[in-house]
Amino acid sequence: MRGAATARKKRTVGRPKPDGHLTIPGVYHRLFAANGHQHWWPGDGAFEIMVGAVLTQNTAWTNVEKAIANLKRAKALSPEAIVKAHPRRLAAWLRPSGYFNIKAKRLKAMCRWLMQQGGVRKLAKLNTHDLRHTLLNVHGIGPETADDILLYAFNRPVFVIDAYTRRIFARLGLIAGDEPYETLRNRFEDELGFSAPLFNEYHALIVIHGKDVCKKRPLCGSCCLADGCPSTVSRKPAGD
DNA sequence: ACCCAGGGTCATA
DNA sequence: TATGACCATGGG
Repeated sequence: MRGAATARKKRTVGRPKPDGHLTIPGVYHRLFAANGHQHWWPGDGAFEIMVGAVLTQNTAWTNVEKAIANLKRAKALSPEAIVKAHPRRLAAWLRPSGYFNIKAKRLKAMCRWLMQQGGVRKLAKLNTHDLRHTLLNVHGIGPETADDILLYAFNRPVFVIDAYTRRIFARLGLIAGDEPYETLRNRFEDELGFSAPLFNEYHALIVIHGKDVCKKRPLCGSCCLADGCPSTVSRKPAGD
């Protein structure tokens, strides 16, 4: 009895602190209360999640879905099929997800690596540190993509830092926003406590909130964090 | 017509 | 180590 049951209500269930500031755990509770379970990652099985993680790099998920549908229709959603596919042909399937030439190379590199390593089952035996290290050595897999894969395909307690995380928490005044990736990852993991189910849910909530509310141009009027956010813009009818 | 999207690599300085 | 160019489609 160490995991999930305990992780629920223990910590500073983080309302805004006396000074009106939110905390990293506090933001989670707000976002969860406002949005509920997100049941992530969209997609079936470890391999499809890994493919999605590469294809969604700097790309809207709706475009990724189309590319994955193309791969499925062509019966090409497997490491073997992708390794064997003609680069030109693979790129054509990936076209809707953008950067198709680059992503064709990256998917091939990932699938070659996957097969060399003996597949997902074999990789799942590695500890998180070693698995992360070997993932980062694959062409086209950087810190965020590696952590997406670790968290959502391998169920490891690794917190994913993405552009939404930086934007939201910078606006909240909880981070500067331009810290190195590892600095932010370590901070979130330390303040939240290592829990894969929590990290899974939290990152999903951050994405929804970043996409729908805390956009480039934020909709503070409908934000569940507005009362604790120093960047909140009050919509004023006239000038000011 | 423009801006944006769930990054990463590579070339410079 | 840090910044910039580049990759490319589809939706608002």
